[in-house]
Amino acid sequence: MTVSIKESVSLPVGDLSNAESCTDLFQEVPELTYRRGEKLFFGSSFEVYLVVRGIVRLSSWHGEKELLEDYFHAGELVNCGVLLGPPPGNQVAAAMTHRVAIRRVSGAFFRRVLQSNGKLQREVLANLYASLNRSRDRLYRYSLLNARQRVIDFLVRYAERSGRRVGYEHLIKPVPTHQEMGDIAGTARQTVNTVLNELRAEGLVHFNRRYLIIRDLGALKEQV
DNA sequence: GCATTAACACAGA
DNA sequence: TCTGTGTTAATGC
Repeated sequence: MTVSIKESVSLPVGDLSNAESCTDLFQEVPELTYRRGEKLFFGSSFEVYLVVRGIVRLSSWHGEKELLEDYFHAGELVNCGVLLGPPPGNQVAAAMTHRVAIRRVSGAFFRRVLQSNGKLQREVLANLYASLNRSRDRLYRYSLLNARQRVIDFLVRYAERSGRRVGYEHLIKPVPTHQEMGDIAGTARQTVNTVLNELRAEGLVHFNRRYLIIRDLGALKEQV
C-alpha cells in the first residue's frame, strides 16, 4: 500500500546523469511544506525525500506501539532504503518541527540516475552507512545509558548536528519540545524537564521556550 | 532509587 | 476556551 498525503509526484526533466550531488536530483521538483505532526507518508513509500528545512521523524508501528527509528535534518535524505529494496510497510514519516519543507522524487527515477553515476552511488552508500551507525548508536544508548544520560546525549548530538556555535557556547533554536526530546531519548517528557532543570541548576545550559544555550558542550559530554 | 504516571498551572492559538 | 507544554508530586518497579 502506498499512501501519500500530498499527491502529484513530478519528475525532474533534463540530463542528470552527470549530477554532482544527490541534492541535484531534487532541484526541478516543487518544494512541499508541512506543519508539525503532518505526515509525509505512512505505510510504504517508494519515493526518496530531501529535507530542505526543519526535521523529519521516521518511525515504525508495531501493533499499538510506535518506535522512533531515526530523524533527519535539512540536507539529509529520507527513505534511501527504497533504492535497494522494498520498504517495510509499517513506517510513518512526519514533520517534527514547526515548518518542514521537503522535495521528493520517485525511487525508480533515482535508481535510473544512480545506474550511470558512481559519484551518487557513493553518496547514497555514505548516507545509508550513516543511518546504520545512528541505529547502532541508539542500540548502545538504550542498553547502556540511563534516562538522564540519554537526554544529555541527545542534547550533545543535536547541538553538534544542527546547533549554531556562538563563541564557546552552542545555540539550539528553535528548541524541540520536551515531548520530542523524550521521544528521541526514549524517556518521558517529564524526565526531560527534570534533567534540563538539573543541568540549568549546574549552570551547564540555559533555556526557555524560544532557545536553548549549551554553556559548555565539553562538560556535558563528560556526563554521558 | 530511578523512572514513569498523574495532576495541575500556564501560555499561545 | 482548548490544546499543548512545563512543573511538581505521587506511584510503581
